[in-house]
Amino acid sequence: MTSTKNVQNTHISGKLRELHGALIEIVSVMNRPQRDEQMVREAGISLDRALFPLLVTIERLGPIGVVELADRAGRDYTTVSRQVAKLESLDLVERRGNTADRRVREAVISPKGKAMTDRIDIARERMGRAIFESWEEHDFNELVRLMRKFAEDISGDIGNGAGETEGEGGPQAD
Amino acid sequence: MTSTKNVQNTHISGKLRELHGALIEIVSVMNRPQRDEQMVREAGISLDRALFPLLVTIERLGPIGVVELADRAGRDYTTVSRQVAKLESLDLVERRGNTADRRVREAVISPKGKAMTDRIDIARERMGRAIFESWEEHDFNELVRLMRKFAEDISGDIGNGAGETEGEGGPQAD
DNA sequence: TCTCCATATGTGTATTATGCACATAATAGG
DNA sequence: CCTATTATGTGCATAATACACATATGGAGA
Repeated sequence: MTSTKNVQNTHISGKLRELHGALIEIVSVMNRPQRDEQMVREAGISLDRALFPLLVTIERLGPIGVVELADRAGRDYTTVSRQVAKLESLDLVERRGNTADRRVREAVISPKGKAMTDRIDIARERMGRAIFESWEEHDFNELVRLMRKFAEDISGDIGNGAGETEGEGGPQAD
Repeated sequence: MTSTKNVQNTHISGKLRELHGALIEIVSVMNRPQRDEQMVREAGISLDRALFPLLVTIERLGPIGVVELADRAGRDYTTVSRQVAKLESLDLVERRGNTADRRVREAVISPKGKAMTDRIDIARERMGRAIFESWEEHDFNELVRLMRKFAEDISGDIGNGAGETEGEGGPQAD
């Protein structure tokens, strides 16, 4: 706050509303009937709607415990506990005790689960490329940089006191 | 696409993955126990988890029909139909026939509902200001601009063919 | 106008998902 | 060692969700 031109007084309200609107739109798209999921389903592997996001998160952030996973998902951990158990029974994730803290039974992606998320990754990248095809490289790089910065700041501020933003579709956004 | 430096060959994959990670993080935060909701709850008005996002969307985009709402929420429209009915019974939204197309019974925010979303808006703006307080104005403006552009492009590409991205928490992101 | 089909909405019903109350095991501090 | 806290899990009641149907309207064309 000591620097030159910080965001302070201006007509931030309007900009914030725009930003919120954009976020709603983005989350909305992420909540759509999910071609990713559909694709996986067509591949013969049916995966429940609720399990899907968890699998992706486990692949991304695993090994990860039930509590942290639940926190991220915005669901009660008992719920997530069952879902992770289901993923385990489907051989999509594996569970193992954490040697440092033996209370936690971390979830890690399994080979079978990885194969599935790999498919999704491919589909996602395909979409990403299609979307940014017409973008100038500078804008693209800036979007990534600022989005990361935003994500960082927004998650760092947790527990501070302010409220949250609303997405829209509900807990999904797989 | 005729311009100088477009996003094409480079190491986009990595950047896309970063972007996806940031999105997951953001959605994750939006899925959190929701202080907004909690705040509303503390204000004496309890609102079901699933109803909350719909109310916000109706306020933002209303008048809006059940089908479009369901599409955005990523839920079956029969589900949304019931939820909108519930919102109506709570006097948070009003419904009215569309004169042009009498099949649709649009949902609009009611005074009572607006009062509620106003509270949320205030909380959200408070958080937004806190987060961007330390941002340089230029970065903030760019984030808004690029995020909007991204939202526009991503929603415009729907139905094209590519898959979607995954958020994380599941359908919520209220 | 009369069909035939697509679209918007709603209801019945069965299945899931979710969360609260409890319970267990392990860690942390005193 | 005793107590508080944290991570995980189970029983159970409730809410959410979706599929099968059903109704009403809109639209294109015979």
